Amino acid sequence: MGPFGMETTPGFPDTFAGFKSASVDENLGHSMEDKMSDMKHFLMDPHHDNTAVDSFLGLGMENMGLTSKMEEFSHGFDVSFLPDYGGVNTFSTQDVEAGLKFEILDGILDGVDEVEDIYASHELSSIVNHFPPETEVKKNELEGDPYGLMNFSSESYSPGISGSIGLAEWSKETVPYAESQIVSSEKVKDSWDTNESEDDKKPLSTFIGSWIKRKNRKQKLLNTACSRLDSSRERKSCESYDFRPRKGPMKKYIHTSMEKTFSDDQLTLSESEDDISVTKTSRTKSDRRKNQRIWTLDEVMNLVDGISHFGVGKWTDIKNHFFHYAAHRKPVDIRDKWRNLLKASYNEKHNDGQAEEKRKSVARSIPKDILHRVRELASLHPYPFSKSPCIVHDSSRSRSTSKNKKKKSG
DNA sequence: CTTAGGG
DNA sequence: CCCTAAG
Repeated sequence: MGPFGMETTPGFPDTFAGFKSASVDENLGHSMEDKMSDMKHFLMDPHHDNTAVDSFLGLGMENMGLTSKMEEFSHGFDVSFLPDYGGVNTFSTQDVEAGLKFEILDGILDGVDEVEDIYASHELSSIVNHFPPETEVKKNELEGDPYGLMNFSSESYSPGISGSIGLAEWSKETVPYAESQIVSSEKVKDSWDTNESEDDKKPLSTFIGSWIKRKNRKQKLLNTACSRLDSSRERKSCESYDFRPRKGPMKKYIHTSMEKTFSDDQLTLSESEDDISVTKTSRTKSDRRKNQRIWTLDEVMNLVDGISHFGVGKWTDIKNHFFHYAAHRKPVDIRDKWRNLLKASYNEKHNDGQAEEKRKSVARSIPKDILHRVRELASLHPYPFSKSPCIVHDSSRSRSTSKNKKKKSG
């Protein structure tokens, strides 16, 4: 028995299962375990309909096959709960489904960012070869693709998904064959750099390349969907829908620690020091923008609610009570968002009557009523801000001027 | 560990 | 978003 008893799952290829166990053993104890449990809860939750689950499973398995080193998604994915969702009823607004799919897709795309990691492991080829033939594929459609690896997306698995995201483009741009008997990392990397020219010989890389190219556009769609999903969600039912796979904190900022260790100990060579620091800065710089999700309107509203409930500064409380469904929003992020909101409200106040819809404005896409609430809260709770343009110094307004000076009542 | 402040 | 210093 493996860690998750997956070998017993009928139709699950041995190679795949073996690979899975190995990977799990390596990475056990990773911080994404809570996310996984969240995911399971989500999937088993009767609130969500089969279509979403189905498509998710399809995408998830595909993803696992392709990205062997993808920590989070490939981690403890337990297929054994698959038949358990029978008899669920639906809460399936299309928004939810779409949102879910967007999340999944985006996660996959994120994982694909680590292209080198993907190809670093040679398990890829074997996985491709042993991919479950049980996969629902209409064989007559996919003559060139015996396992339906490249083509499974729209028709076979989830009819709804092609319309919303354009996953059907996969089949358009991809590959005659998933055969890829042996995909050596060098070959793939080579074609990765030149990935426009020879799409005949290196199908997989081309496939993934085009995939990544669309990532940005899909990110937008994702955010839209999430926003709508949030809006349609009940405030009470804060089930975790956020299982978007992300890079764990595992191999983060190795350079930083290395720099400290080495520069202190030995390595008085200026050369290496310079090299390291350069590496570090560029690395972090590129990482900055990488995992950043724009705040949805609903999140902003949650934030405002949370602040009006707990007050400014209780970021952890706000996170736990208003953002416990969002694994990615750390208390610091919430505070940062509040900081930005203050700036936004400040800007809006200065603009006043003129040029409200400035595209440059920080307050763009944030409704006025939200900003109004922000301003009220800002005046209600003092925020330690050295430059603090946010504190209202307007006495022409009738009341609440005395309040904002000190909130200390006891 | 949490928050504030700066990048 | 990330990192660091300070309570």
